[in-house]
Amino acid sequence: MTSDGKSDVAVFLPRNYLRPCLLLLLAEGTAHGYELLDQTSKLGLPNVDPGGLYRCLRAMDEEGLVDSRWEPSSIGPARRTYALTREGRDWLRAVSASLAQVHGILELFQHRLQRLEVRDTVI
Amino acid sequence: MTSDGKSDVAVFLPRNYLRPCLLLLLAEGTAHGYELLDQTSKLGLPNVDPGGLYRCLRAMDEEGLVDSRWEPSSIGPARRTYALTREGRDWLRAVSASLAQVHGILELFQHRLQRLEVRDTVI
DNA sequence: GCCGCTAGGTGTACGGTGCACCTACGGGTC
DNA sequence: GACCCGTAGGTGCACCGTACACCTAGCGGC
Repeated sequence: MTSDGKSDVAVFLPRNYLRPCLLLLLAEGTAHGYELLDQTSKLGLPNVDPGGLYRCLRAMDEEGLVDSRWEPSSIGPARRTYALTREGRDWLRAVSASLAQVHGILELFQHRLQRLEVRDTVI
Repeated sequence: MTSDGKSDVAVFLPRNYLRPCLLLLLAEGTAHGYELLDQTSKLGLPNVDPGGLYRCLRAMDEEGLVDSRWEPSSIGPARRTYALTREGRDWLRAVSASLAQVHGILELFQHRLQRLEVRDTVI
């Protein structure tokens, strides 16, 4: 929650969520960093930090989860396009299982809270 | 994911998740720290760090989200029991809304991934 | 006296995150 | 040419949550 009273989703997003998001987007198709920066917002990640995104991509490259190659562009500077590796795909599947568990944990949280609200309004 | 290949839920738990969990548990009833340490595991938080838990409780105390008072114990050292304040209850409700959004975001993630898996197995 | 359980706490290092800032290419405008 | 804007990638750094180690103290039992 921010000072202006708006509840802020970003505060409670999963830790390290950028990584799985990028892998998912790359699983849907190869892309370069600047492009991914756009697409992450459609996955629920508001205003992703470019620095963090590029760092994340490079880390995954070094770990072999993605492949990268430079490609020239006629309308601007060269871009580095990333593609998911087999290892990255395996990693994504494993992570998906963890995220599913987190999903369940959040469900439990809401359930427990809702049970309280009902009790409080009934009494 | 850990080195032994086990997918690790804790890595992808929401950021700052301890706070909402403690508030929820205190909404269900007053408790002291050592007791909360036990109950958090039933909310999906595996092996919570005692140090972090006590620090979190104290921070929420200073922010007025919880009240605390020392109570002597006949079977051991004195304990500090915590109770949710009205402000804490409001905060919990606001946070719940954010967590619900995160829940939805995770659902979208699984949906997008599943659509990929289907496409890949069909082709 | 010593151990184990209960209960609360400190110190500290690591890593993810956010913010500011920088380089470089191409195109349009003055 | 000088300038700005959009595209594209990147570094530096400070903050803070988290994890791990470690400490104090009360009580009961051997």
